[in-house]
Formats: sequence, structure tokens, C-alpha cells
Amino acid sequence: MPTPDRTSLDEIVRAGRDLLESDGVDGVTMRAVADRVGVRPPSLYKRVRSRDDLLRLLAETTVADLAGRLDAVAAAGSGVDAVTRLGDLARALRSFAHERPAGYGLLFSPPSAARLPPETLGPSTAALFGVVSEIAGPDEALEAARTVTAWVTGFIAMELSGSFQLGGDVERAFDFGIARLGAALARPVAG
Amino acid sequence: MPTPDRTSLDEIVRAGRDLLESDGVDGVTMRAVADRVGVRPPSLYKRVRSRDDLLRLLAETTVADLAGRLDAVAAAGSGVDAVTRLGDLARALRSFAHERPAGYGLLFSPPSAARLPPETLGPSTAALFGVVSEIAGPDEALEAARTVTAWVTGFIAMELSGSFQLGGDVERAFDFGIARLGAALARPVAG
DNA sequence: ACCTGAACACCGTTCAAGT
DNA sequence: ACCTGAACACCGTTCAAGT
Repeated sequence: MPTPDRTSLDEIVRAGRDLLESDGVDGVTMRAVADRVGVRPPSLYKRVRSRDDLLRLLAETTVADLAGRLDAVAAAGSGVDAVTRLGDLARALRSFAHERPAGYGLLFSPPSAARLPPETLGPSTAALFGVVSEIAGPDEALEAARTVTAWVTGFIAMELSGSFQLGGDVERAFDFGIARLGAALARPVAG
Repeated sequence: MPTPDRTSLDEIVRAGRDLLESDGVDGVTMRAVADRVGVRPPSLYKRVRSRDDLLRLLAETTVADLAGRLDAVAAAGSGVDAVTRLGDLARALRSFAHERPAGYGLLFSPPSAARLPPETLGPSTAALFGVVSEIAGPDEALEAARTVTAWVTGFIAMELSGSFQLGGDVERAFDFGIARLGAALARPVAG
């Protein structure tokens, strides 16, 4: 005799997402998720292969949210110059990290097991890559994009982990970095 | 009646360090460490307050190793120009990360619980800070150091997590980043 | 067909009892 | 004074038994 469904994958993912931000990755236990959706832990395995699988699902929904945000920023900025758009994108990424630090951490410093296949991150950084290509020119687009991505993710990681302990103005350091990188990556003007 | 000591803090830390690099942070369990030093898990608590405490000890010895390495590079480079020395330091940090990725990860993307007080990382980056000050000048030393540190740690994090999936030459991207950053941070030559 | 309790193999940690 | 077995409270996960 079939039993009516008492939960759904969507509900499980939503519960996981909430726990992720409120209690960190370690707080996303099968027990805690099961409690939230009103079911016993073993039942979760009907919709999810394992805890790692659930974390991967959380990473996927997070990357989709992030890509949407960055694409919107990129679209809004058509017309303004590329270095300004680069700054807008970097700031949008940083805002996202501030709003959802645990979700951001799942994408950019994942606890090894739940790591997404690296290409999954592609969409979220496509906009960034486009602007950087425009600034640096096609020959050095890849190197320039890697430089910017390394800088912005490194900056955010330091910020989130509290590594900026020498005082000073973190906003100013961010603006400084964007300005200098923008200038440094610009392709030499063709004579 | 006293029992002769069957292990020591040193031996425990050494076992922890070995497990860290062979099995990752998650492999550093109290059981695994106890097995290695030939003792039962509860005995470890005579020398170590908790697993987190042990991880902190591992982070401390790692940061000391790293600081020694960077200081040596800085000392060896006296005389050569600052941008070259900056490259040498960045490459030394990167080599260290390649040799001991798990130890490096413990310092620069720690599993929250074992995080060192941020200022503990100071010594290891003092050399870097010095060279950057020389390049950027005192007024922007802090912002410039943050830019370089963010870039190099971000680059290494991406590399270690396999995020460079678009092909291309990672070495070239690293050299590109160093060269452009070095140029971008240089203080305008006083007229 | 989904849900559950019971069970298993792991954790970190505490503590009374041994020497 | 150090070491140990037993125990506790947690994990993730499996599975036979319920409806």
C-alpha cells in the first residue's frame, strides 16, 4: 500500500540551504535536515544518495543564484566602460559572499567531498571572463581572467576568515585592488 | 605508582603532521594518531586538550616552517630588485603549497574550528609585506600588500582545488600575474 | 512506494579503575 | 602519573519490517 509523500527533494534542499547559512556546513547533518522536513533520517535516502550528494545539490543551487546575480549586473552595465563593469562584477561577487558566506564557501573553498566538477563554476564567472577579455585583449584574456579571479576570490577568502587584522580600511583595499588590476591588465593601446 | 611515558607531545604532533599530508584533515582522527604513536585514544588527552587543539598545534608548526622558508628567500635576495624578490617570495609560497597542500590548507583555508588567531600568520607574511612596501611606498603599503596576498593565496587556492580547467599554461598565468601586479603596484616615480 | 526503528561502524570525549 | 576499557553522545548509512 503506497504511503503518501511526507516531504520532497525541494523541501530537503531548502532545509539544507537554511541550515547551511545558520549553522555552517557542519550543521548540515542528515538528522538536522530530517528534523526540519519532519521525517526520520533514513527517509532522506529516498531522495538523496548521501550527505555529500545533498551538499552538491546545495552547491548547484547556490551557483545558479550567483550566476543569475552576476549576469544581471553584467547586463545592466552595457554601455559603461569595461573597467567600471569589472568593478561592478567584483563588488557583486563580494556582496554575495557577505550575504551567504557559507554558500559562497561551499563554492570557493569546498570541504573537498562536496566539490562540484570545476566546470560547473563556469557560468558564474562567465560574465567576469567576458569583461576581462575586453580589457586585456584576446591574447592574454586567459591569464588576465585568472589574475582577476585569483585576486577577488583571495580577497574575499581573507575577508571572510578575518585575516585582515592590521586595521586600515578594507573597502579602500578592495577599491585599490580593482583600480590597479584594471589598469595593469589593460592591453597596451595599439599605436 | 608512576607509569613510564609511552609517547610525547612531539611524537603526537609528528604523527598528526604525517596523517595530515597523507590522509587530509579528516584523516587526522584521534584514533589514527593514537594508533601511530602506539597508545589508546584517551591517552592523547593527557598531552592535548582536544582534536581542535591538536589541529592548532599542527597549524603552528606549519606556520613556523613556512616563515622560515620565506625568510630564507628574502635574505637570499638582498641586492636584487624588489619586484624580482616579490616574485621569489610568491613562488616560494606556491612551492610550499605544492609540497604540503594539506598543511598549507590548514593555514589559508582552515576548517573554521582549528583556525589560528589571524595574527599568528603574521610572521610568515612579514617578508612579503616588506618587499611590497618597498615597491608601493609607505602610503599604500597596506593596500598593496593586501592586493598581493589576496592574489597569491587566491591563485594557489584555485590551483589546489583544480579550478583552472580552461587549459592554458598555469605557470604562464602565475608569471603574468606577478609581472602585472609588480608593475601596477609600483609607486609613480617622483618627478 | 515511502517510512520507520533497530542496528552497524565510525567519530570525539569522559571517567573510574588499573598499574 | 600515565594508561586503559567501558561508556556516552553524536555522526552517516543500511535494511528488514511495517503501512
